Amino acid sequence: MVKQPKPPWAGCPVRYAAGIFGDKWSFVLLRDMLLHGKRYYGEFLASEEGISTNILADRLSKLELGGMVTRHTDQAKKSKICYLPTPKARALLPAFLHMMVWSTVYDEATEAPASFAAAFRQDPEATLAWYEAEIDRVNETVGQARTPS
Amino acid sequence: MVKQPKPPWAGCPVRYAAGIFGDKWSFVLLRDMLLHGKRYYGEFLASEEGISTNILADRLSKLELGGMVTRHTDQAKKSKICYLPTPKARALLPAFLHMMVWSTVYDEATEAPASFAAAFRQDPEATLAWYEAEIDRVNETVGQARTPS
DNA sequence: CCATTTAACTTGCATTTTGCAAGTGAGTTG
DNA sequence: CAACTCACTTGCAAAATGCAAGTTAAATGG
Repeated sequence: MVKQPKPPWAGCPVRYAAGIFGDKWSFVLLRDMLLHGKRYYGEFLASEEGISTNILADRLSKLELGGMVTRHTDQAKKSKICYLPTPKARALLPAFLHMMVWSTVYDEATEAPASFAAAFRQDPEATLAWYEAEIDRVNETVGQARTPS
Repeated sequence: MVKQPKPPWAGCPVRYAAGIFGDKWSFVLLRDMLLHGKRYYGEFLASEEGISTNILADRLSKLELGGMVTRHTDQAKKSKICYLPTPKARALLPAFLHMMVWSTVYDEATEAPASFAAAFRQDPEATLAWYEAEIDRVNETVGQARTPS
């Protein structure tokens, strides 16, 4: 074994990151999970960007292979599948938040409220903690069987 | 004018970022410019990832359209074209550095020295300043006409 | 000078990926 | 138990990518 014919996109930190979420749909799915509290196939499908079903299935399985999500059958409704972000995915939050601040500066059509960038600049740790807590909150919501209505 | 048929990938901060550098080759080109001091077509082409010439030309023009690079003819050799990162591209450095630290944690085949993540964690501002200074240094090198040998 | 080389692309074409629409099949609900 | 929800899969046309081979303009060497 002298050399791998197709080396995985690893080694270089930027290349590794690009290999795992370096395409627009993976970006959007990570956003939906980390920032918008989405956990289900149907929720991802409903995002305004309009991902198609085959691409969604493909990206979810790639994110799973990359250790970014785990698949669970929903407790309350066993036909639903719950996608939970792993610690590895959550650890991307600081990079994402910096990237979002960057976008609010350079996208003249940004829809992000100015308060976001202001809050992050004033206290990045607190902003990060807020998003982390949100993720935990959502995870608990989907984790426990919901009371039947 | 009720609605744009093909709205640009703007508005949402994550979507905006994905629209500008949300593909693996743009990632790699930004790395080469911001972190490896590359400024010329031939240098980008020589990166170990092996980008092909048509894709390289395409991505460079998209990065230019996105305001990430400016094209200049080299002073010392007018057949060479120098691609300089704009302030907008440089402003991505904090996000990139966080992303790189993330990769060093989760890529078990990482080639980044442990000293990088250690230095960044101990003093992020100083690490950022070091990379900024490097970019300035390279820019000055290519900016001034080199003395003929 | 003028042939050769360097540098930055462009073009053509085969392969791969994407996007869209229409299934499918395992639960769940009334 | 029929209709429905949910999470996919399949087929196919269109777009993006990868590879090899030009092309053009400017240096360089003899």
